[in-house]
Amino acid sequence: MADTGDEDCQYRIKEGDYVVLKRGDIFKAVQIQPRKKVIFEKQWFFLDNAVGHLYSTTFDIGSGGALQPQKLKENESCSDAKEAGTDNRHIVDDGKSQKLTRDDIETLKEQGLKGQEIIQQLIENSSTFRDKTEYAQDKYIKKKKKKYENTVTVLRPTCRILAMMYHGREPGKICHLRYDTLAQMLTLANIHAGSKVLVFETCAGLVLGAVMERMGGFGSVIQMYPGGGPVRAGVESFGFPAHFHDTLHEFPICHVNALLAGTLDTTAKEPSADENQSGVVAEEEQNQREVEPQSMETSTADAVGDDQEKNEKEKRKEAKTQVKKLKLEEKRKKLAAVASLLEARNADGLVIASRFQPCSVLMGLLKFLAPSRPFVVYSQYKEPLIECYTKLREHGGTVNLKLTDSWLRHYQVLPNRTHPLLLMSGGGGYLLSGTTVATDHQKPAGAQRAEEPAPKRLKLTDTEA
Amino acid sequence: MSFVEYGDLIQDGDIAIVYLSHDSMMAVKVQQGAQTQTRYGVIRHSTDLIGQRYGSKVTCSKGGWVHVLHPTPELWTVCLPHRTQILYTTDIATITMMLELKPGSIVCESGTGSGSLSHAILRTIAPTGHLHTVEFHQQRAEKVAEEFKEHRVDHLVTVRNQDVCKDGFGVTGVADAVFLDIPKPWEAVGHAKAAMRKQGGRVCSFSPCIEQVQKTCEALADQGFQEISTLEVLLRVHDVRTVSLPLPDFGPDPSAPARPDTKEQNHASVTLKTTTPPREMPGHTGYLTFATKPRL
RNA sequence: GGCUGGGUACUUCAGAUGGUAGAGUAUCAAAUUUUUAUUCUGAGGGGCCAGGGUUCAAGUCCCUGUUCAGGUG
Repeated sequence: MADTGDEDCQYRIKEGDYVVLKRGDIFKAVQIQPRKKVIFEKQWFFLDNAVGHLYSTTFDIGSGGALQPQKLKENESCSDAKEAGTDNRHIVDDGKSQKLTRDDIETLKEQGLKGQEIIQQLIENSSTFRDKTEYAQDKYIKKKKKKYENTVTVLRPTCRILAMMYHGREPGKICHLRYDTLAQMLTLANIHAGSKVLVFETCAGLVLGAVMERMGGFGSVIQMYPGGGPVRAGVESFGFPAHFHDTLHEFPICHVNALLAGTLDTTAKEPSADENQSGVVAEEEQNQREVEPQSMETSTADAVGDDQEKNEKEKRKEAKTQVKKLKLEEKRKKLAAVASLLEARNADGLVIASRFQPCSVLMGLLKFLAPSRPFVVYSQYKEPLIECYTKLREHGGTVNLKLTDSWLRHYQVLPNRTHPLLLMSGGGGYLLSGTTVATDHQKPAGAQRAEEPAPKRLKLTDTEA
Repeated sequence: MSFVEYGDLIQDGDIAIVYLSHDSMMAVKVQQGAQTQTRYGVIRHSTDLIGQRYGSKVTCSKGGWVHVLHPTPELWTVCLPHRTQILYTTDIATITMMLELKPGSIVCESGTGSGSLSHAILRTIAPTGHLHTVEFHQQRAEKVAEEFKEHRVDHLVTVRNQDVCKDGFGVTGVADAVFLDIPKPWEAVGHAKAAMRKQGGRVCSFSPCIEQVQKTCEALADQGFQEISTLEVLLRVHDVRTVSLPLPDFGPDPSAPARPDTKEQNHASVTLKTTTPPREMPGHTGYLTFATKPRL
């Protein structure tokens, strides 16, 4: 018993966990924090009561925003001999079939009636319900349940759930990357434990997190990022254990050219101009620190408030620059470590999904891959990928190029009522995938280029001869 | 004006289509003295519509303008008042071709619903064909009959208020084609066969659910129909748009000749024209099941 | 009074003619210098006002209330 309890432990909701709330097809990612008011689907509540329960538990939202685990309903819809019509030929849409007014319904709600009870009231006061067909009655109840049942399910975050959440909630933030397309990417790029994968994305960290989930904390992920720093808000939501983050590295793309050219300077002792300057700064700071107490004394002696303020300002400034310096140093060390990871040019996979024109990104980052390794590029539009395809064919060094998009369709499956739901085609973005191959270094670049169309030319000469 | 023949000028009593934008238009009954409000201002029928050519640009009270179009079944489909779910032009186009409709065809239809398909059928079979349409809901049957009259196609159509599964189409041995849009089409297959000419013809059944299709196909086969085939047509509409993609900054490239304009490149972006399909297409409408009644 | 068109992000908006998953303000973060702040870059934040009725077992459906705008008498 105790053992099973321990086993269960990892499936239980804990304070501080990142979780996903679900109601119907709507998701929202939140962190469990004590007494934190959560607003979801225009309802507010507290997640405190969820702590200790198993993941995937559904809760009723009580008054005061307290959650109550939903009791398992046994024989929910007691199958009384139901009264139902055979068709709708005698139903007239005159808007008079519901006897309850809006005020009546509001009153029922205020009286604290449960969703199920309100629905029962609506049915009992409908003059047409019993004449509807069995299927129409089902649909009516389903619609009302959606409106009146105040429940929320707490889920453990996964790539599947977060991808669906982002697509529904903030598609712009993930460049409209649809979940079926993300699934293709992870498989096409052969993401698995123990590999070294390059990721360039502007999808809020969703793609990065998805890759990390598939690596299970083994191997290394290098995030190539544009601008001032990597964006990882989405990675947080995955709630990975701490050791996963040890496998995550970052490298700013603004240094890619330098790294490729071998001119990236990551050593601290190099007497480059930059280092000299920072050295000077350090010395000055030391001097200032020595002077500080004196200036403090003088200012108090003079009893000039302005001076005091000035001093404090300076103090803060210094502290700031000091912190900054430490940060810079740390950054430099990290950069050096990642640069050496990249310089080996033996990465196992490359995943690109961004709002940028992907062509130069792809051509640049492919150089860090070992031969015979998969890569995949996502773009919201197909034109940039056509350009990538063309460039790669000209350039050589890749095979098995495929430009794809996928369509996605959900289905309603009910007895005698099975049919497709919405079709999502287009708008989910496009993929270009392929595999790197060794380039022939003995031949000059020009000769390589000429090599690609060679088979065709050969054919032509053959026929001519 | 009639739905089966163009007229040049807008006349009192016509149905005109006021085109406000590509996704918003309204059908208006033209009446001497009447006026119509739009978001661009008011349209006065006597001065703005009557006597104008169809296709004219009409200036509204507030300086805005709209186009006034001659009705067609396709325009009617997008602005008719719904009493039921309706068939849209993509399905209608498929049905018209696969039922082999043409001027002179005799067609049986049930249920009539809001008459979206009926108008398209009438346009195709005019001036010598006939549509027998059956609707079991009395108010719906009456309403659509009124519309046929207003649209001046009532001479081409007979509306019957009865249950096609029980009582059939009210005619036998005359139809070149039969169309079923009812919950239990398999119960009407016998009547469909009876309504058709002995020389044979085509039948179509529209159903949202696959189980309905299975039962219908079985019934069609039992009744000796041939070439039984079910299909679905999906339309993708594309928006043409100009988008711009930023170019990434890889830093100065030592291997490339130094350029003075590297800073400009940092903020550079490329613009391109592309098509963006809507991310969600209209939901599933239904499966179209076709079959041929062989010549006896 | 009758008519027409709107209500989604914490908040405020989104085209007089093919731009409603797009933004601004505010917030937060990085960079910068001019430091109780400035400038600039980026990020987080979205399920569509409320209620009812209807369509086949698919809404590109309808009505009422509320609120805002236009326009008409």
